[in-house]
Amino acid sequence: MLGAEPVPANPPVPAPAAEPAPAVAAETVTAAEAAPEAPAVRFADFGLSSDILSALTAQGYVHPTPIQAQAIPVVLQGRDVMGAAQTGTGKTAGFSLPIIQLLLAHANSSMSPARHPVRALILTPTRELAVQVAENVAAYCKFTPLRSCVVFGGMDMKPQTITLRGGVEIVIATPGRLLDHVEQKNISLGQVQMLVMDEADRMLDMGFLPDLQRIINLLPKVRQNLMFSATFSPEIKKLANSFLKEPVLIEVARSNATAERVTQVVYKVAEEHKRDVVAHILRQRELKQVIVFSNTKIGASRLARSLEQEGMKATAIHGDKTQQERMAALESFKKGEIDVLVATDVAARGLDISDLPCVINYDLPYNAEDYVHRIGRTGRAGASGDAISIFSDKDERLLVDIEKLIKQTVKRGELVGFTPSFSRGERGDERHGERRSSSGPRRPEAEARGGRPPERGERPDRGERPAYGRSSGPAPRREKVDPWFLKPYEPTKSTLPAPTASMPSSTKPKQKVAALLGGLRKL
DNA sequence: AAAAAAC
Repeated sequence: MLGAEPVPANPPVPAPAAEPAPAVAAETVTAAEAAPEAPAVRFADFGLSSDILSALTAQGYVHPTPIQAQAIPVVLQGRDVMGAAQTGTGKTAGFSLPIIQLLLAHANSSMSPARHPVRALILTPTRELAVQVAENVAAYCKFTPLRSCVVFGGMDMKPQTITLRGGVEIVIATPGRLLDHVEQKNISLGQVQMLVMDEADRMLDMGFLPDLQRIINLLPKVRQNLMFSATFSPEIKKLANSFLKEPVLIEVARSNATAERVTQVVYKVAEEHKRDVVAHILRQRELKQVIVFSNTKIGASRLARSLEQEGMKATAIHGDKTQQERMAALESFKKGEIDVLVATDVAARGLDISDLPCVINYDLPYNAEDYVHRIGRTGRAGASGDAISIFSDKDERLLVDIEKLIKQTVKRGELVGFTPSFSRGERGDERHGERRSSSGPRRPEAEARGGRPPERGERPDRGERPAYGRSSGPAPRREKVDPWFLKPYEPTKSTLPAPTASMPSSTKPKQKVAALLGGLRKL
């Protein structure tokens, strides 16, 4: 689409005053939106069908979120949209409500043998997100004659095949499985009028570009495209440029920003103590409904297992689990049967687990943007939240990257009786030993062992703690102590620097939008 | 350096 000229969003209706604007939002919204007297918009104002409104009423929704207030009228006009919004902003309803409305308003354009040809296609990067979007869409379609279904990998093809062959207007899918169904002629995409690419940045990260390209080649040339992304990388701009036609840009809150009400703290801990530190924090704060993020699948499984061994209700979710296990884990976490969900970044984005009081990073993410996504699981919908991260020496640089990205310094929690610079490297062993015996707290259990590290299965103190995880071969030289001398965690909200304070003007949201527009024009 | 996604 050469010459695509994006148009800045100019919402016909002011943003609802009910949603308190974050401190920095004044930078991103127009004067009209920021006006304190702006009347609250209602879903009923959009001219949506009564069947849709009934579904919204049934769910207790009256007022749209800012992104819904902006996106719904624009999508109803049939425009392409480039949306910058993270999950938790009401994005899903923002695109699915007007899509449903358009499908209802326009009769089937074909004499397709299936009386219900696929007319709207929603693509998501992860299976769980697909399920979640599908649940929302189904709820909004409840009182309409429209049919929807979700297809994704890891599950038996058959039930999906039967549903697809029965005819559905709206399909929510992960790309790989969708193409599988296309090849097996279970679905035809020749009647698709609307395409949604949800979490487009994530899809690119995951290498879905070729699949996206293949899918788009199967669609009619004339169609409406909606693309949502949390970030504005050059790749995303390129994607927007090639797939969108004169897109309206909708931006809600700034990307790369940490949630306003999230209190962040980091603890520096020796690598081998991280597991005990997590257990300690969980127990000390009697935390329930916490997601603990691990960088690796193995790490997530091990951590979940050792937390279980400590008597906590914990379970892991990651890509090596079967789809059934993944869904069961999520389900029991949402139902409250599980207190701690130990997850890889499969859960960092998209999952709508609302009102989490706390998120813990067992590892700092390698990708600084994932930090924002992870801690975005808490402090949502006006609630406050805590984001606790632990990291070791070797990950110091990751913290630097993160702080650079979020443009604030994260508060360092203090470890009492713990030498923060403790390292096992070089002459660290002797130095560490000396230092601890002279200035550190006494460790009766270690002394009783003659200083040797605890064996597997050995309970170092009063039998309350289990051993470290399985480790074969000679016992590694680890010093097991300090977590029990962690200073009790104290919330430190008031001492956190205001997010705006150090934000250079060059990265202010408005200019970022301008940069995007410029980038799009050029391409 | 790792995660996710089709079989």
